[in-house]
Amino acid sequence: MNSEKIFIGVSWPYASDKVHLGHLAGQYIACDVFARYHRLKGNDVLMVSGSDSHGAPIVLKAEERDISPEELVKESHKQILETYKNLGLLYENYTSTTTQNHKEVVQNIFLVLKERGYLYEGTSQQYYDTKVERYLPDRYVKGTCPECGNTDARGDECPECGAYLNADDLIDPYSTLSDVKPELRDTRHFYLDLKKLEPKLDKWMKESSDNWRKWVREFSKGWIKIGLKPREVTRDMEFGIKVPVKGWEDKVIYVWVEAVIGYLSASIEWAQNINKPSRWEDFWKDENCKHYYFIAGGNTPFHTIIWPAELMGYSEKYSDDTLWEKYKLPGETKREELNLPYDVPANKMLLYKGKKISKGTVDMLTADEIFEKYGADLARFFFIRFAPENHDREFSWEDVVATNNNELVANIGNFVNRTLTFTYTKFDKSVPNGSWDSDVRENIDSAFKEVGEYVEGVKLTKALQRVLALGNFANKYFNDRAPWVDVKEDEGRARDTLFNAIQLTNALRILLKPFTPFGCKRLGKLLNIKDEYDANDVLVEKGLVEESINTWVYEEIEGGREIVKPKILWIKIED
RNA sequence: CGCGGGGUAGAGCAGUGGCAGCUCGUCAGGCUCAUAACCUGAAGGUCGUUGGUUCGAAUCCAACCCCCGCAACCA
Repeated sequence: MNSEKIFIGVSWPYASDKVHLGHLAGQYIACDVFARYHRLKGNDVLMVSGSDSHGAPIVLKAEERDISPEELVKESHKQILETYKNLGLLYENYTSTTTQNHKEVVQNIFLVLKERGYLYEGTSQQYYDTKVERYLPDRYVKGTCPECGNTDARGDECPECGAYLNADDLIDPYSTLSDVKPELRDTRHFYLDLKKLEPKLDKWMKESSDNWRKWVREFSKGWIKIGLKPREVTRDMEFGIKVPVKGWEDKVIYVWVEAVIGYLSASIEWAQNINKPSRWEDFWKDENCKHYYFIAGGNTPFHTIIWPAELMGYSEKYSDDTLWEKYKLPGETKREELNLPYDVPANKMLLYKGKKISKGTVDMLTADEIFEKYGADLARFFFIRFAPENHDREFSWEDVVATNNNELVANIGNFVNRTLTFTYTKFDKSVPNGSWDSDVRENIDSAFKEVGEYVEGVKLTKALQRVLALGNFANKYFNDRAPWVDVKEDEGRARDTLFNAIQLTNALRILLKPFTPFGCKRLGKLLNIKDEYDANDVLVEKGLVEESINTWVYEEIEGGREIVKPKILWIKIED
């Protein structure tokens, strides 16, 4: 069995707001389809993510609600887990940035980067609110826009004229936290020296980005082309991971630098959870293990520039005896470098009424809402069918309904239903004995091959289209063979037709497993399939997949098998 | 001249040098096993604009127009 190792990192949802449709379209469904496919294939999959639980917005939101940030984060985390469970989103480990383990790994990496000279101290000026005694991120300073004179401009941009600003550009600045005029104060920070890592990043990107989506590749190369700048990696704040350096106790590590380290710390935590503390090394140090990062488009530079830079800098630990001894990660035994991203299949933006989903619209577009209204399978089907893989995509509820009725129901659901009903009523509730039609067999085989290739290339929209093409073929086959005529005049021919139609039904069931797992499970019951090995079920039940069995293959349904009274798999939405 | 993506039928999209395609919608027909579902056919496009390369361009090159995202503190 030539099982592959697949690592999947999924960008960490921020633990202050609900998961919304942009998130689903961007990454959370795509990663799950990809992971489910690889598990079915018998590959060794590690998919991790967690709640990103630090940063200024959380602190401020908690204050608004008069609870502690810890409480807010705990509540959000629970809510996210509930949403994921509803939608069938499975992880080997979904954790949070609040764990002790994460803190240790982050500080370990921070210190190694510092020792290798990739972090240096510098000073910058930042507004300070003397009333609430807090440094202010740019977006919490407002004032008059120097470009257009709008008196309500934010420190990062002017919503009126669209100018991108720095907080100290503002005329008559005031703090949004207390309305006082903030003071510009010197504050020292650590900077990640991206400039120093630029040649290495440049080389790596040139050599390994050929398989990336065009826009991700060009966008990332664009950053290098302009020239990388050192980046502040600390913040003046109390809630977060402390900078592990003497005299820096009042600063925390910048969330973005910290959260991406979660990919590694969550892998380490997973290894501990399964009582094999070194198991994470199989995924991080085996050069044949491919690393995929499923993210929303906006996070691209953090995954194609900053995270690889952190990894490159950190991997120098392995060629330095002192550092290797001093900074061992939990469970670490192999003195080998960490793997860099293999692919970063970021999606573009989901638009609502022509605009990016924003604070104003997000409340009407939560993941919970689509689940409650239409169920998990349709949500999953829709956001793969219309995933914004290469450009922005417009969202409308009408399209969700149309997709359900025209594709999920009319194409797949209807074919399954007509086949099962026919079998049940005309052939005494059991699969007729018959012989394969070579066209049917060929089409099934090529569907498995092609859908698999598309998924492996993270072309999920195309993969699903290929499944629909098989559904189309199946309906046409049924029509052309007209078994409802044969059943009266040539029963043998009708038996052959239904035998083949049952095989097509079962093929669709297996092919759709990564996409619409719930309906596929119901269909399995209708076909009276029992004890079928399914790695994704094993993960749900036991929390760990230990066997490696390739189930991405077609298994014939034998003649004579009794089936269950057919029920409709997916309901047509009226109105 | 900041970086990048996109512009193809009424809508949503595929198509990287060889007869312009797919899904939905519209219209006509067929079928009655099936969730008014399924199957067949038709109408519908100066492929953003202009110029160039080529026997041949949606595709390659140049210029321009329009839409979107990003612009290093939106996590």
